[in-house]
Amino acid sequence: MRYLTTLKYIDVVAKEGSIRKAADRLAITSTALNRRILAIEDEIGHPLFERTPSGVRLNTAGELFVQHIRSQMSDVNRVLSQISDLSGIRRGHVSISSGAQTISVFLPKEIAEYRKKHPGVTFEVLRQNSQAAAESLINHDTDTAIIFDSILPSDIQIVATVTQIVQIIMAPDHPLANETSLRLQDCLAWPILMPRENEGMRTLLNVGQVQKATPLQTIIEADSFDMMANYLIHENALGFQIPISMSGQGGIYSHLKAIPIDQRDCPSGLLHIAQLKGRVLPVAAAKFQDQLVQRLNNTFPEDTR
Amino acid sequence: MRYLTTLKYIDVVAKEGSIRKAADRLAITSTALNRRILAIEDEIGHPLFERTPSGVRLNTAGELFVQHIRSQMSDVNRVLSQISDLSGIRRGHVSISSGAQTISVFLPKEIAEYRKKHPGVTFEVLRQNSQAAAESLINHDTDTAIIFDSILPSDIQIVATVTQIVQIIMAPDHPLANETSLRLQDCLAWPILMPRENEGMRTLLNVGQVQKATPLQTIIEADSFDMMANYLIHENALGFQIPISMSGQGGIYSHLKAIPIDQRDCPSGLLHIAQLKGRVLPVAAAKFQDQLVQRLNNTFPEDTR
DNA sequence: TAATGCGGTGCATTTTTTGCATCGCAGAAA
DNA sequence: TTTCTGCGATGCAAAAAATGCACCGCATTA
Repeated sequence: MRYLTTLKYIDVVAKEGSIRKAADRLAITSTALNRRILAIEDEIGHPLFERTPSGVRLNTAGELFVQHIRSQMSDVNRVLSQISDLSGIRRGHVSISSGAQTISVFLPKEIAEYRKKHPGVTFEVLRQNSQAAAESLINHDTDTAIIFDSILPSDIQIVATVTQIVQIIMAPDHPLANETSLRLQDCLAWPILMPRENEGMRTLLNVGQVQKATPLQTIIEADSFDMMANYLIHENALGFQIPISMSGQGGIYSHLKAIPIDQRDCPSGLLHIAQLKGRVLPVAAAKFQDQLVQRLNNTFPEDTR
Repeated sequence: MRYLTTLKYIDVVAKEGSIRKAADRLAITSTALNRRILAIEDEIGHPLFERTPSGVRLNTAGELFVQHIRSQMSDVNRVLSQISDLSGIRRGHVSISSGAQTISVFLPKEIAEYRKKHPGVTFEVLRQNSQAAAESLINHDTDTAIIFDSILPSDIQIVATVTQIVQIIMAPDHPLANETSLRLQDCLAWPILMPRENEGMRTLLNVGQVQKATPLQTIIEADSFDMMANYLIHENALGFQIPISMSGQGGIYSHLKAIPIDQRDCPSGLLHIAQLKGRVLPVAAAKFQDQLVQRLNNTFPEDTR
């Protein structure tokens, strides 16, 4: 869209923090870019950027304007793909923020299923913690987000929620493998693989650990659940996981045993589907989000709150 | 805003229904305009207009796109005036759709009060029936609307509502002027000034007239309440009015007597403040709307539903 | 103190937009 | 029927705008 170029340029400059760098990325000269910015600032009658010796930074007006730009650009995309729909071909692009819990098994399955119905739709998947996910939604970088157990800013709208109990996972020949429920005390004797601090599940586990003063022997902290799962094959350790992460047939998780933690030791968490409040999603994104919501509600129907 | 010119052009073409006429209005040649349109259609990859021998007409894609354009343009204005605010001067523009009931006395008072606080804000007031008002909101032609007793389309959001009883107005020396409540039967002997069909109040009056088979002698049908009020000075006739129309000190209404109609003969109506659903109003419009809502709720506190 | 990297500016060049003249086409009028 | 009018589209030259190059002044840094 030609008429959006200036806006696009401003957005890039804001992100790069420097006109020259932005010009480089946009494959034009810095002077051309500089002049476009001066021109639009002149038109608006108010500067958008603060000039510093090391580059430029958005001022308040700029923040407002860039926010507007982003929402406009994503709205244009929505309208364009809606127009494309009219020609019969369902095209589109869906951009998703996902936590580590769902990105590995759950999402690929859902995306594959969706693309079976609409092969013209492309996807972009970002693995982000909840904070980054919220930010991406606000910047219009992503359309929808899957976020585990986090308090979200008020401009994020929660579209659906299911509860997820925390389970302990282990090799199938592990001595604890035949229990139906485990308490944290039972785990003291075993090496522990612990999710990293900024993952939602860690917060849940901390509750139990702190309350009960249960000093688990954490041998690895990682932000990849797959890595931890794979490790369990090699050492008789214990890891943690929520049901949705294991819902696939095949893959590493089908070779592991999962046993719920007693509710007294670790509360269940909430898995949210979220989007930016007030935003009209592109058709493709909206439909995909619908599919996610339905799938969650069907797979984990216990939560009707 | 230079980068919006093409969009603006498309909007005008859509409204004029002809490239040449639009070009004329925009003070450019038809060929330049024509080429801009061809160019953007090419960029979108889909025509926006249907070419007819007598001009052009939006097709479905065009409808979508123009809708987007309008929302985009009004959002730009909102952001720009927000940016102006940063410089200290509160400027802005508020565009209002109003029914005939409120435009004459109520609105001028409110606007004057608002402008006392914010002299930089300009106003535009359109007198429209409820249908036209809803349309104006949808097209982003107006920011807020005051609508009396009408069912509104679902993309209009009602911000506030108060009830308004229908009153019979007459000269102060009219034989009925000392009653405290009137039934429609009491009016049979007198000439009647009746609001026109597409005014909300007429619907309310019809209820009573039809139900009770009360054949009022309508001598004048008009869509100007002021005209009817002024007429009452010259002939001993009866007219209708709602309280908000008479709330001013001074003016013709202070010389008239108003007596409520018995609720059995004519239900009370609802006066709504409304805006386009999902739209973020410019600061000035939002503040003015707030003022209207507060004023209504304070002046007619009975309605708390 | 020299060097680096930043945003801003004058000027020639390239690209885009505009206006003019004109075409082909389809209803309206004769 | 034919003529006429008004419509959108197009080729081409002129005007306007955007771009790239060389370079400035300035502040930070090595």
